[in-house]
Amino acid sequence: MRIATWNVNSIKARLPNVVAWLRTASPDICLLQELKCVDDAFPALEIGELGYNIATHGQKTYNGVAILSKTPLEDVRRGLDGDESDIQSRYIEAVTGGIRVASIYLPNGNPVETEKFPYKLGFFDRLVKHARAMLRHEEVFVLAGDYNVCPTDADVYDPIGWANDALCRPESRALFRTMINLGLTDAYRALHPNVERAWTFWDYQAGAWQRDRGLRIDHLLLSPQAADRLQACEIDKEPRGRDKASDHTPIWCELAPG
DNA sequence: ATGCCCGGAACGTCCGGA
Repeated sequence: MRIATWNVNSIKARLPNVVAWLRTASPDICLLQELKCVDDAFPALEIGELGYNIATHGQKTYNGVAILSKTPLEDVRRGLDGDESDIQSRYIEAVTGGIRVASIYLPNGNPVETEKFPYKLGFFDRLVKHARAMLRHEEVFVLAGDYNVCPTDADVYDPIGWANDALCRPESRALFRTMINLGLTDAYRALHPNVERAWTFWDYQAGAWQRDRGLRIDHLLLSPQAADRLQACEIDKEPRGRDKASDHTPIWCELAPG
């Protein structure tokens, strides 16, 4: 069972690249972020033709998340509890193939001196509470997506320059560590503890891709029951080098059959 | 020190991204 996550930075602008990657990589489950479209505008025919069932939680222009799966989707839930005023589409969850999966687009949080940073921390806090509740069921689950957090200095090309950025601030890292301390496994780091320069994002600006100036901000967090089955986790850099690339590239994990 | 590059909305130029 291969589970991928990819921030596509507009599903409409990225459709040819996404279809090409799904054809070759063929993940069983693919979690998408930053659709930038309403649910009715999602290219369900094109993605459905590849054999995927689809659940989306979109909105106009910004945000938007989706779950694609080769097995049927059940118990689909949209949004996180705990803030009725939050209308941004950043969370969708479903059960498929015996696994509960979530596609998450955590807020960026910059600039840190604005209300954007407390919004990020508040959203993350709601995610922590949700994860804590999920863990009580002792299920196989995967909380994956664009966390907009570099968990440690090893996950940033320039830790000093980024020290005060919302992606690297101690408050952001503390909440990521809380997820780990709850018992969740960072799939990539668990299997590659010492790999350096393992990025999932390269900015469009200043030749970041060509100079390999990246960040590791897209993560697959596994419940203990999922981590028991973890066999592999890799970043696929190929889509980032294509024409009309997203600034993020896919990361996937392989779980042994249940 | 600031912007660089993108996508969306919209048609000039700004917002959001990370």
